[in-house]
Amino acid sequence: MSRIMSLRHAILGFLSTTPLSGYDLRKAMDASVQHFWPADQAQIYRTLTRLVAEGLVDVQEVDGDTRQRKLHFATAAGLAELDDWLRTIHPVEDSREPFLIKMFFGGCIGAADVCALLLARRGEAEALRATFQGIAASIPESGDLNTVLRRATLLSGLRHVEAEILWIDETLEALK
Amino acid sequence: MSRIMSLRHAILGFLSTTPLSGYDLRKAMDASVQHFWPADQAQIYRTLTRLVAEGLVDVQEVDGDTRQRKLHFATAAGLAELDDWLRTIHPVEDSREPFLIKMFFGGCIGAADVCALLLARRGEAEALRATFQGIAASIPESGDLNTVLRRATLLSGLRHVEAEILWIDETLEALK
DNA sequence: TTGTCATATAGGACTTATCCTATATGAGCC
DNA sequence: GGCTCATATAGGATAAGTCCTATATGACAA
Repeated sequence: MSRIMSLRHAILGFLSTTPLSGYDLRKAMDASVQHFWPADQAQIYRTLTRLVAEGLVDVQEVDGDTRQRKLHFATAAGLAELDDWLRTIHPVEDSREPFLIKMFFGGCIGAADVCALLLARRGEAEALRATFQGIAASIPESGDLNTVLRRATLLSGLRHVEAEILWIDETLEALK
Repeated sequence: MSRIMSLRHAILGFLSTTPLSGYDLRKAMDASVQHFWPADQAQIYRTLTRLVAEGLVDVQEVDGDTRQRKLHFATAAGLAELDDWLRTIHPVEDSREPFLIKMFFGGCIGAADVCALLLARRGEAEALRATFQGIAASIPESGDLNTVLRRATLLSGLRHVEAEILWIDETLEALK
């Protein structure tokens, strides 16, 4: 899919501030970037292994007080790679929207059934909007750069669901 | 990636009205659904082969007046599969946004460089908006169901780039 | 003590898609 | 006659991710 391999860089991003285990990483990602980069657990471990093989990440096996785990650190090369990737201006990647395929061929099932699809999607979008609004409300509107950026990534999701809801209503109107 | 295998159904959708060759299909997709489902040529042929193996599509080798080509038809089973898929309400699939990963870790490169990324993206988004506006202007606002739906898929793209531009401006403002 | 939950890691099989390459022919041009 | 372009099909290698499964331990409760 993505020629861009962002999981690598997301991992490097997390490891740039704190050493983490694969398990920690998964939790951290689920708690922060999940809405724009859902991460598969197996994929995290595989990518981590690969990053180590490439010398961008170092491992340190810790079997101290708790059970055995592998702490991962970004190396200097890893930090350089992250910095480089962050500064590079990549072209907008094209997205795949299965729902629009359905819309496009909606003529096969008729306007009424298309409206049903739109209404179902509207419900999901509203739920998502509420979730985003809730999280956004918990992040201060201004503050340090990281806070502003964290809030911005959330607002991106929010603005897009809002647009989606408006589009659904507009389309529903056009179908009447 | 997509557990949803929409290319199969996009192909069935096209074949539901006209028999097409792989080449025709590619052209048809590039001219219509490309902005929400860019199709790889090799992938079209592979999917076509598979659909034939599954009995959802029939082939007929034509080597008449022009060079040899393979015309593909949707079978009754294919049409049933399409109809079923179109009517099924699938949950909203989660999207991956590499750009938001960059935003999230923008603290590593500083506000000024983050703004540069945002401005570059804004330029691309504006170009895309102009493209969508141009195409949308060429489709009548009302008409038969297919026209309305065709326009709706385009407007979806338009509404989302519009939202993206607004979000970029909002974020640029927050970064000042 | 037995069971189950959270922690912790990872391999295997598979899917979808991308990129590159190979092949072949008809049409039009210079 | 040779050039390139559009038509037309398709394999090979590789990437990225998903789903399922296996393993093992510490903690806590019934």
